[in-house]
Amino acid sequence: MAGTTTGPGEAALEAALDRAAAGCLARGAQLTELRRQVLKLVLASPHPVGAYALLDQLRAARPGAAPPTVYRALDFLQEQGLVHRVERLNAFVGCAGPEAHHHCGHGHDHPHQFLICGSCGATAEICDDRVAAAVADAARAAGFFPVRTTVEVEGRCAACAAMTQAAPAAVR
Amino acid sequence: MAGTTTGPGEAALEAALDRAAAGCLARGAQLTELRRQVLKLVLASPHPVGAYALLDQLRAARPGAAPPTVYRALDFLQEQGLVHRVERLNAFVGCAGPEAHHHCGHGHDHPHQFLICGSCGATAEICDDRVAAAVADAARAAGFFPVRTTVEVEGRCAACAAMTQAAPAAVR
DNA sequence: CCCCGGGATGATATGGTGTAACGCCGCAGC
DNA sequence: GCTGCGGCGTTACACCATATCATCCCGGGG
Repeated sequence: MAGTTTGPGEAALEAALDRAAAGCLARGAQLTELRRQVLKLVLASPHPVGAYALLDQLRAARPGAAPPTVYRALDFLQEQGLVHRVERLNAFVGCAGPEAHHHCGHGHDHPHQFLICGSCGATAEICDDRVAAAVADAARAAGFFPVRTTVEVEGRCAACAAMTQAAPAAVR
Repeated sequence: MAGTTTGPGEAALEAALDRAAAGCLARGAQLTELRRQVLKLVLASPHPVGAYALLDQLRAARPGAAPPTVYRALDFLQEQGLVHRVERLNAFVGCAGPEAHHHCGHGHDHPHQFLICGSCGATAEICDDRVAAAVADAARAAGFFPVRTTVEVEGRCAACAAMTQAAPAAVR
């Protein structure tokens, strides 16, 4: 990788935004300039990002931006499956690859799970059908009709776990 | 059930509180009067209840109560496995039956899942080992070391689903 | 007896998160 | 042109959570 660790390169980012815009159009929605700006900020962040952090960054381009500005954009992007909300963090992440999930046979409202490293804050999205099926089965067994499922696992990512082994004294 | 729909009867409530107090003592902790009052309010609520709603009720008994009062009590109760936090709602529920879960072989930090009815707000806790196992497996397969897992399913409870069928016009 | 340490609580202040409500503007369709 | 609608600006507010310092109580040691 030639870029930094702060996110994808500018070119890849714009390409992803163009793909997202095309996907929105295909669903009869429009990725306006504002929504595109917010999505770009979310995708550029290596970690989940809070709404007010987005707001601060957004004000560079739009001095008049206020909370509803960013929340409305985020609502739209969530409906389009372009970003997800991480409930445990009150924060938002770009969807790893909605198109890829379409290839797996899922719609834009695809099931997903988050792995949140409590040490470094990295958050990974996975898409495990066994988990989704187990949750849906358990819900239905209780007479419940599931609509949307949140699965968030807090723990240690491989890198942080390795560091913990190398210097256990720093953690205990 | 002979009681109302607003929660368990007073006698059953006090019995549960006594059991909780005994459990705390066994773990070397103390269910003080304040904590007992907060736990009673949580258990008496048929739905997840926000911290500030608890605070309002608590002020009937403790006029000087402030946010930290109730949050500290809630932190303690969560550590003891007597209440859970529902992330999607920023609210708290009493644990269905920590003792029952102990019988199932789980500690007081037992895995659990929530079924949240988006129509009536009812929230049920289930404890499905297949779900917990599937999530843990998926996380480990990604090189992740899980510590705590949140599973929350939003949908329709059986009662609300039946009502929706009976009067679909009211929903569309 | 006094002091001291720790846990629990009281009290104040502040920061972070999310939404309601109203109005304006631009555009498509009649 | 009027109207309806979606997107956005703007103000104000409600709700959620924590930091910080002070106080009280109680049991142990000197």
